Amino acid sequence: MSWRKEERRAERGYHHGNLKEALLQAALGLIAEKGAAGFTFADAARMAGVSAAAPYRHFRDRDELLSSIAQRGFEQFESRLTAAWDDGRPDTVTAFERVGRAYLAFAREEPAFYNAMFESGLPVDANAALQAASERAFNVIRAAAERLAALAPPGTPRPPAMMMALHIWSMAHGVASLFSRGDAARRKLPMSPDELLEAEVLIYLRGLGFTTDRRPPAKGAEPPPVPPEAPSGSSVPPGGPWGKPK
Amino acid sequence: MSWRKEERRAERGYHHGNLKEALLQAALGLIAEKGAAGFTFADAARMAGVSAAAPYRHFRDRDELLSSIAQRGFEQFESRLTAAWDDGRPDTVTAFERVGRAYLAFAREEPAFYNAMFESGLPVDANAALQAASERAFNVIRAAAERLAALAPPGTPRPPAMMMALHIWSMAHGVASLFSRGDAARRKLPMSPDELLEAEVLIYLRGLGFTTDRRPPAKGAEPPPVPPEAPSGSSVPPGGPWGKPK
DNA sequence: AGCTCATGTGAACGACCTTTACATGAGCCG
DNA sequence: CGGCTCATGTAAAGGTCGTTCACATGAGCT
Repeated sequence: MSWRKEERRAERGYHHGNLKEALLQAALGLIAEKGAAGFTFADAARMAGVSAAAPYRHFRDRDELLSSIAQRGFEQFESRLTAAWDDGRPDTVTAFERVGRAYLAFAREEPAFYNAMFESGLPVDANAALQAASERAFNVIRAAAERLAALAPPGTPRPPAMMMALHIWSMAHGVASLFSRGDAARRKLPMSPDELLEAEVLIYLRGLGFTTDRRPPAKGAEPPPVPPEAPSGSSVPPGGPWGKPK
Repeated sequence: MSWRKEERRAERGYHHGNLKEALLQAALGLIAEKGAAGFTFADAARMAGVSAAAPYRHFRDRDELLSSIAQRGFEQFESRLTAAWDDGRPDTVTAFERVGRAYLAFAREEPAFYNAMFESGLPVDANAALQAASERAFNVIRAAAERLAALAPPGTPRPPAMMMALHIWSMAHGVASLFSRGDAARRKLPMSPDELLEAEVLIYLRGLGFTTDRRPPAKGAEPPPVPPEAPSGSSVPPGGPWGKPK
């Protein structure tokens, strides 16, 4: 199966044609396998079928390749969070929790990106573009928090949206880092990371005075075009947000 | 200032006498400086004044040194959390929050340990002793959560202590990872990581039905030996747990 | 057809990790 | 005290990496 070097070269000619992209893909695979620490520039070059020096025509050094991947990761992250938020449809709380699940899903399904973004040890502010991409992703959470904060029950002081966003981010990140990745996922838990985060966010929102039970989907009925955002439910889901304690 | 090799050797003789400990200390310093990724076995050996092969008499390989440090870190972590918890004195909620602050303080003040424990990428379950030490540290949080859960207000379903512990752990870990370490700490925040976590935990506890304002310390009065644990305060601190929104 | 410049090669350097054969000397036993 | 032994150190060597440099190739423009 494995081509010898000459055959491979013969097949693609002296110039690769798309080496930059090939290197990014190779690195992504290697990071997924062995983590950002175990990934080597030389391996990526081998996998793309070029010499060890070739990558330097496309990346200043190994770190720049890594941070390119992190940046791409933040872009995909932002796009998934945005899709999950779906501009707050069908209602703010439901959409908000969907964002939380999307956070965990990303950590689970894109371990290579997540690793490069959060666990590779590269400084966020090394690259301006990287930092900007990271901020755009956070802004999705922040915008969602703004909408949520605007729904704060009357009579209570309105929580600062920025603080809410940071809180939610820290919860999602904490759960993802501790329980939803690689070996850490092997810790035995009484519930899935998704359930854990969902309960955590629900309890938190209740602590802010939100009524967090969503109305059951009306069968066959379309959701109203502009759902009346006044919380409609009564109080607490039976058994609390964590389900029935046995 | 820097001894030449022969002089150093002359001073300490052929045998170092305490190399294992010296290597651990050297590694700790190097990790604090350059992160677990940037730390090298050879550097630690140099710093201890021995050849590059000497460390292999005390550690199977570089990873074993790293995991020794992580293990030591978990032990110190446990001891600091235990001290902060102080068996729930003067009252459970106060002590609980002190544990949260201790978590952040550890991340801030012992970056080398924290790095080895949580950011070095070494699998937690590689080493049985390491895993055990990690679990002992978590058990401090868990025990505190048990006590807290026992105080759940009557009439509401009692939250599972294990879940509470996991929630608090994820919050502390999320805040520490995102905002309280190295470059990440440079993200501009509307409040300090400590305040952020404290508000987060308070809101969470309120969401569970706890009354989280502590009584003001009676001036000059000793705290009662066994504080009556029935929540004594009335409701919400003025302005909510996050202080006055401006 | 010929030029140019982006892109790839091979060789080389120094640093690191790790293994192997050998050196040293501290502690014990007679 | 003399000698043995074994834990602990050293030097040397092999393999991998990251990185640089002089040089080769050929795609695309003139």
